[in-house]
Amino acid sequence: MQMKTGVEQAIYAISILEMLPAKAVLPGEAISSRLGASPTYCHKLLRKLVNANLITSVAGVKGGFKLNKKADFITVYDIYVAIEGQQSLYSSCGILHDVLQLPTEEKKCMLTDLMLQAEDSWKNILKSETIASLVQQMRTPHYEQELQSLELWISEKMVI
Amino acid sequence: MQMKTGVEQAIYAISILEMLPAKAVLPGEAISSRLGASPTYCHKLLRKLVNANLITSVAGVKGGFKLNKKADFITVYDIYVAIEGQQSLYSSCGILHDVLQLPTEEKKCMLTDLMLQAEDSWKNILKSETIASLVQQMRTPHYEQELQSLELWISEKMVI
DNA sequence: GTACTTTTACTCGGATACCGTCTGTCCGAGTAATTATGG
DNA sequence: CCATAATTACTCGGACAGACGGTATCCGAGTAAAAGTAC
Repeated sequence: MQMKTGVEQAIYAISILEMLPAKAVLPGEAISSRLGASPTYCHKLLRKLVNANLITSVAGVKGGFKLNKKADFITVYDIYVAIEGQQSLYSSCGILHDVLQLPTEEKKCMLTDLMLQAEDSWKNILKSETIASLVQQMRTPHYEQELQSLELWISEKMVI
Repeated sequence: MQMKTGVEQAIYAISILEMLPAKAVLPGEAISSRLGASPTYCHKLLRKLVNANLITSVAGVKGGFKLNKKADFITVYDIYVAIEGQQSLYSSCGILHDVLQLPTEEKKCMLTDLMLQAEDSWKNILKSETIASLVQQMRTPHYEQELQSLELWISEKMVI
């Protein structure tokens, strides 16, 4: 039970897109190389983000990806759901049914309520952080130099 | 990212042991059959619970398993850790390092704090529920009949 | 110079292979109660 | 009748096979800008 690495990749990919000037797009190849991730798999993740309407893609020459929403409206939870899906962290396999030998229609589980409660609590924290606040958090004097070189790199790789 | 089914099995296994009279033990074979789980795999889970000092095992003829602690002191979280281990739900794979091209020693991740916070919140809910309260929750008039037959079954299968 | 075609460089989406982890099985070893054996 | 040995029925713990999901790769199709071509 561990979060997939794809979620982290997706979050940083979107963070990079947040730094992109409006109307500009960034090719998928550039994104994956900057993340140090496998190009094709990163591509697949980006497509999931497109399907979730978090980013948009422009096809053809001078194509690439860009944000579809303001970064203030994209939460870490949105990205998590886009990559991992919206299934619960816990789903009962109906053991209580066997233990108590209940009639077939009854499907209660003592744990479901508790687990759902815990999950909601977890999700709420993830919903509280947006990409905008995440990037803002990165903008400290300590990373000033690195961010400048990142933005320079973006301006080189972006199109239109 | 989903909780393993083994955790649910382990929780109900311990719940059954909670109903066991003091000094009596229940053979692993009986437990697995009541859970409707594979005998050998269930056995493996029970051993994990033994290693976590939640239950104890008695070897030899008339052997079996029983609780090692009062059910009030066993939380759902304890069982989760015993089965899944105490690793975090999230561990950074160091992408920020690549994105910002940081010097080798620096290992910061923007997400770690947030994820740890969310995880703590999740864990706290799991820690708030004990096996005792879980079983108590089951003791409603609605399940009276089933619980009686379960206790009858326990008294048949237990030894000493 | 305009309209059309070709080229180019991207994304899209499916098929597929790889690999680690969870699930499940098997077997030999250890242990303790019971039973059998010998004096 | 008592002491010792064999049997029995469990747990212990490791090795290993299978299933599944996440990771990663490849390829053909679609698309749009740019370049080339024809008139």
